[in-house]
Amino acid sequence: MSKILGVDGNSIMNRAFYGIMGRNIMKTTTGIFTNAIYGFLAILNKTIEDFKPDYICVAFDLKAPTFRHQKYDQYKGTRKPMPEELVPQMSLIKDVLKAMNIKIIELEGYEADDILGTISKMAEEENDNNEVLLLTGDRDYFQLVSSKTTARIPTTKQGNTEYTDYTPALIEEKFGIKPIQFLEIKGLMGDASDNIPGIPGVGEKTAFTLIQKYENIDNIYDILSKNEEVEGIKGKLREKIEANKDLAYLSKDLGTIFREVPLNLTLDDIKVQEVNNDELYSIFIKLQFKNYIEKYKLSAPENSEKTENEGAISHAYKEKEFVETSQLDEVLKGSSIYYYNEKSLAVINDNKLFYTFNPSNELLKKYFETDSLKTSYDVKSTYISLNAKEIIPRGLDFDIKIASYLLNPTKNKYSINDIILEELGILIEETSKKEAEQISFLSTNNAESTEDIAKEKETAISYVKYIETCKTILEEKLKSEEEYKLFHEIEMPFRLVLARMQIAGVLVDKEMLQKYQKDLSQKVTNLNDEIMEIAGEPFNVNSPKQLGHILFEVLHLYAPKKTKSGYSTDAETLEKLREDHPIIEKILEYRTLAKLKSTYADGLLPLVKDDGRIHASFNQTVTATGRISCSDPNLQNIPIRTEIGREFRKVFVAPKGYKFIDADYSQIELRVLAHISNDQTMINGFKEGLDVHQITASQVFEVPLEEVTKKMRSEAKAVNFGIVYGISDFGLGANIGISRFKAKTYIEKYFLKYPGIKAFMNMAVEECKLKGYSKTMWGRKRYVPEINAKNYNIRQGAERIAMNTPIQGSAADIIKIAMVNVQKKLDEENLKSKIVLQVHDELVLESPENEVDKAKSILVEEMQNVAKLKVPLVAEAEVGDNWYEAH
DNA sequence: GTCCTCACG
DNA sequence: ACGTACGTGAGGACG
Repeated sequence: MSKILGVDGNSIMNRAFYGIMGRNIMKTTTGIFTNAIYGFLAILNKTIEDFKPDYICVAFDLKAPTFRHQKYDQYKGTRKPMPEELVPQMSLIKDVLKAMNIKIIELEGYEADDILGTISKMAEEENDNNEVLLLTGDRDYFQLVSSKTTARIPTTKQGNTEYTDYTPALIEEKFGIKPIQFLEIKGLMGDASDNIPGIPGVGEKTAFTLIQKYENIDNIYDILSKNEEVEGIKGKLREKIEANKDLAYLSKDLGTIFREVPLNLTLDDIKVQEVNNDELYSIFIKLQFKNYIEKYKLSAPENSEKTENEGAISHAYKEKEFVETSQLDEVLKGSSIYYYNEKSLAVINDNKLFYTFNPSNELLKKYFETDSLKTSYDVKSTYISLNAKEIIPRGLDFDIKIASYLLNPTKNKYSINDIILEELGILIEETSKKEAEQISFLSTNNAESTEDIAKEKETAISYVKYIETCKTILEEKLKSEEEYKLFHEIEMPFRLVLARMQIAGVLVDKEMLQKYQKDLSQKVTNLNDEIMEIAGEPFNVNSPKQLGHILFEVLHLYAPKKTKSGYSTDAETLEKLREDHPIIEKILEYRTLAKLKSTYADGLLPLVKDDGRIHASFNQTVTATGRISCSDPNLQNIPIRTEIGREFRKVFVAPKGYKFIDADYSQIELRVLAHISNDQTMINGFKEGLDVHQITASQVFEVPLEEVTKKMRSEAKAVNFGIVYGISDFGLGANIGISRFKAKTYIEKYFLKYPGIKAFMNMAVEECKLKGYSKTMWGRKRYVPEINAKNYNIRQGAERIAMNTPIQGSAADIIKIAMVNVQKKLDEENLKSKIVLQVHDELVLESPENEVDKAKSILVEEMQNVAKLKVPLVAEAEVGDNWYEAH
């Protein structure tokens, strides 16, 4: 028994092209489009992994003058041409397949489906136990499905590829007909994409109904000829069917896959073989498919020089010669590039190169404690690790990680190797985990062999050289994108503010936290017992699947909403069921407390370090809009909205003799919106210090200001939020629980009141469509390729992004500038106050009691004076012993 | 690894 | 006919 995999190359390339195209237009740094190739390989690999074929081939269409349906060419003639980004990828995928030693079959005059039809027939006849899998995006293949042949169709769902294997049983279940009957369907309804006419007036519905009832076209005409009255075929429909008999048979014929292609091969010719390492490596290098090199465990060809390989694809990188020196002094003047880790310091400056293994503290001091300008990768790490050695580096001027992020903030990784690949086209293989462990083991034992030292030196030197070239390129790009000022004056200084925040950390009352943990643990256990009791059987409340089963199948509650994989059990859904069953309230309470326990008690405790403080990571290269993010732990989502959760803020404390000063911006995003939209009504509202939500409510609900109720104000607040998010009637409706139609009238009235905002929204979208990116007030860019997507939903999503990014991003710019200025002022005044937390529109200082007044006014002043906008920027500060009190 | 849920601005 | 608010990170379940 053998397994045979046949792939429709054209069809899968098309699928892959559109699948990945919607999200990101993927290409190499040298400008080769690769999205379809990448996607094709992902689909192929997955299929090979779970089908494990013994034989494999990929068929491609090859039109020719002697097309088999030549006389009907008119019907095939008007297919859409291939998109221009896809054309060159077709020949590249063939190169990849050749390097993988996968047989490519193409034959003049035949399409891929004919070839695979022939292969499957061949395989079916060769051995009764053969299994054939045809991988395609095309439903035409259903006619080939049999007990031995399955058609696999990949579909994209929320960016993930899923596969459906069409067996005869599944086809019967889904369509109510046998696979071969798809030919009869073709005869009746034709196929618009292939220009097969079918009977005019007969569509999908009619065709399936008739074939389910009468099995085939022959029967239909037979019955029509014998009967006056035929069920399901009456009036106009009967006339059309009777008048187009020839067309029906022609269409069926046109739709039939030809399974007698003279291929001149046997199964042996398509036997699975090992890939050709050297060829595949070199083409993956060309395509910059780092992932696949790792996945296939390819290695650089032995006989070819590494540099030669790199040279072939590297357009930007020219290896420079440096004179090595053992004197640090020789690289100290002027600007330099460094590469630093615990074991190495490599510095280049002009044509000089300095390297030292295990740099001493004196040496590090000598290099880093000068004002000479320095470039590297991830200077925040440098700052933090040197700080542990009581060295305060200066002149950290250019960070290629930040530069790369600014140029494209939507990537999810900014590793040094990724940047080098992107900017220089040079692929550096990651050190495997084992190797990394080995290295760290060696370094802790301080017993490096000379080979290890030599290797370490070589690595550091090549990195420092790469960093230099990357810097030149990135600096140029930042300037031409008009982002250099933002980079140099905001992001780089901000980087060090973050480093210092992270070093400072925030003090936690560990005992109080442990007490919360214990209390919560007790309450969660009790609630769990009560829930089991009510349910009458044990289950895991944390499992949405099990919970759904209990609520909706055992207790038969009405299930208002579903997710992809079952019943929805989120708080919103449960809230609606609160009245229906006493278990609901318990579950909601359980959820709240279990969340607090797991995320905030259990989660935070192990991250309290020996100094009693949590030193979370504040990340500068994560968000698409320019905000920072926070992790390990995330201190930007500590509860506040409910009292029980808010209690947690009491564990974040100022040390004895210190206070927290907490300042937050009032309505920063709406103020930014007022400014950039130049909407006079909103500007005046803010200038006069009015309540914007109240004004909005008065307008939307058409009542005088003084008659605005609490509910009106809160709904109007939701509208204001919605506006910032890039409003849709559906979204607003869902949020405040009204119909989308009602929501629509709210929005219309809103825009009537604030015409400038409406104009801004339109402009934001138009400009993004035109330029391909959204921009903040300080020139931060976010590319939004989906803005021109054909898919309605993807495009709509992109439009919301285009509306939201300038607002959220400009607000992010503002607080970043504020933090840089606050830090600068604190330093200038020699204050001991430290910034310890940032939560998007909120800053927390830890301040010695005798500095509080001074620090507080610095904080508020610097926050408010970031920029002169058309509306005032307002920040309000409070002082307290812990975060709960201060905010 | 992905989904669901939920915490924040 | 379709399926939607913008931006994050973390924990637990499940395959």
